[in-house]
Amino acid sequence: MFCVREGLVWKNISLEALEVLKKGAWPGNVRELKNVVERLVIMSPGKTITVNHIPESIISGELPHEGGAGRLDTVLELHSLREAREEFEKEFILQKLEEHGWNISKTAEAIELERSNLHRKIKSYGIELKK
Amino acid sequence: MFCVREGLVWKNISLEALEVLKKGAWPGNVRELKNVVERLVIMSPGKTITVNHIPESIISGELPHEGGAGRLDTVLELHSLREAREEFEKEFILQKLEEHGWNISKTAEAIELERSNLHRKIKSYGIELKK
DNA sequence: AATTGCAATGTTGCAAATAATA
DNA sequence: CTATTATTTGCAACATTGCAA
Repeated sequence: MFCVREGLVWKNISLEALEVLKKGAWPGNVRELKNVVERLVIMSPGKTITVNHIPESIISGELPHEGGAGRLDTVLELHSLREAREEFEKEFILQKLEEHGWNISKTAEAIELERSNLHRKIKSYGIELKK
Repeated sequence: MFCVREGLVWKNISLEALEVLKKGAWPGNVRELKNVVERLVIMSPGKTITVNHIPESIISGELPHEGGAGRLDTVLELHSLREAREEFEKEFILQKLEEHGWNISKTAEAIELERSNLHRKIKSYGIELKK
C-alpha cells in the first residue's frame, strides 16, 4: 500500500487512485505534485485517498504545457482561507452523508451539527441528495 | 504514463518503478517525496526513471504506523464538523505559512485574512512559528 | 425531512497602539 | 532614523449555532 504523511497524519492512497495517477499525464511540475499530494491529504476526510479526491484536471490528464506554468497551480494557490474552508466543508459533509445513507438526521448527529443547520449547509453548498 | 517535470526537464517514470512505490510504504513526508522526485529526475541519466534509480531506503521502506494507523487519523474520522474544520484550518494555515517563509503579513494577504485574525488563529491553534 | 425566527455565540475587518526587527 | 513586520486589543458588523416551532 502506498501511503503518505503530511505532518502527523498518515494517509493511504487507494490502488485505484494510483492507477489514475499512473495512467494520466502529470499536468504539473514537482511543486504542483507536492501541492496536490498535500491537498489530497488535507481534503480527504477519511484515512484513504480515493479517486474521488483527485482533481478532475488530473484524471482527464491535460497534457503538460511548457510555459503555461500550470492552471492547477493557480487553482491550488488562489484559494483564500474562506474558499478552502468551504470546499473542505462541502467535501466533508458529502462524505458523511454518503457514509450515513444520505440520512440527514443520522449525519447531523454524527458530525454534531443541528439538523436544521445541516439543511442550511446542504442548501448553501448546493449539495444534491442521492438515494 | 506517469511523468514529472523538474525545471525544464521532463521524465517518465517506468511502470515497474511505480509498482515499487505502490507496493512499498512511503517512509517520508510530503517534503521528502518532493525531494526524492527531484533527485530521481536529476540522478537518472535517460528519459525514464527506473527501479534502479529509486533509493534503497524507499524500496525497503520502514512501515508506517499501519496498525496504530495514527491516533490522529482515527480522531479525524470521529471528528465532528467543528473539529474537522479546525483541523483542516490548522493544516491549511501551517502549509501557507511554510509557503510564505513564516511571514505572517504575506501569508495573511495570500489567504485573504486580516493579519490580526491570522494572529488570533495561530494563537488559538497553538501553531509554533519556525525560522 | 425541510424551513423559519430568534437570541446567544463566534468570526471578521478595521483601527490603533506598542514592540521588535531589518 | 525609517520602514516593515509582529503582536495584541477593542469594537461594531456580520455569520453561525442551537433551540423551538
